[in-house]
Amino acid sequence: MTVTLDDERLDAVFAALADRTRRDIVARLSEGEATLTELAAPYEMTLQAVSQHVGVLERCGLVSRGRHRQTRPCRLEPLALATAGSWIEESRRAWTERMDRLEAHLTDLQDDR
Amino acid sequence: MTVTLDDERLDAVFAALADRTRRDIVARLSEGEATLTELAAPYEMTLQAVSQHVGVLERCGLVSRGRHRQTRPCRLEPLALATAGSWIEESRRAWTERMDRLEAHLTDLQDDR
DNA sequence: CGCTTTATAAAGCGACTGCTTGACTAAGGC
DNA sequence: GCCTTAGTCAAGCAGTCGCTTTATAAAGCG
Repeated sequence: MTVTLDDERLDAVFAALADRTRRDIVARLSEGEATLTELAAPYEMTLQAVSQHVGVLERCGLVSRGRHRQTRPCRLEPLALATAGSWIEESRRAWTERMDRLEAHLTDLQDDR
Repeated sequence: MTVTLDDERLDAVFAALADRTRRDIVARLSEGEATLTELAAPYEMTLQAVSQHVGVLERCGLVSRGRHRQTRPCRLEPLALATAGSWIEESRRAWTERMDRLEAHLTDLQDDR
């Protein structure tokens, strides 16, 4: 279930998530598809700025877009999200396992006394 | 088990992870503590550059440092890692649940025919 | 005490970001 | 054929990032 990506892609995905407007867009897309104009509505910034944010999400694979009449609906791509999550979990797992071994070792030492 | 952080902190954590040198440092710290000089050894860049990377990791809470003789050993703080992971998992969960509901709905429609 | 080791502080530089404005394209509705 | 709707392209600008060089501090060793 672990998905591995090259460094370049991980760079891009984490960089994309390092902006609260883009995280907000991702969160909203996790509730369903939306057009650019719908996505832009809640923000004070221009439509162009939101379009650029969506562009960042698209380029790193977090979002894909279709075509429907004049609109280009955005949808979340959970695979890219999963790869970032997997990377984090892997580091956390290694750290936790090491701590568990350390604790077990200390308990052994205590038992020996 | 879900840890929530404010936007500002999430910005910082994801931005910190958006650099492969820093991800590399995190991965190595997940295998155990290390001093700055130890961390810097594998890279071609200067010690100062690595110190700045560690500073970024420290400021966003991913790393903490102690004191031992002249060294200031770095250790991973898995909580900050967990919060970033939780944010990702939450979005993925929402998307997956929505897809499951959608699929169930489509199956219902098919059964009705 | 000086000398080395370990680390931090500050300034500078090229590259990149987030956002704006202004101009443009493409699809539909009248 | 025009006008609106939905979106893109491109240039510009202030601010930040990654890294360097240079200088400095603080702890241990001879």
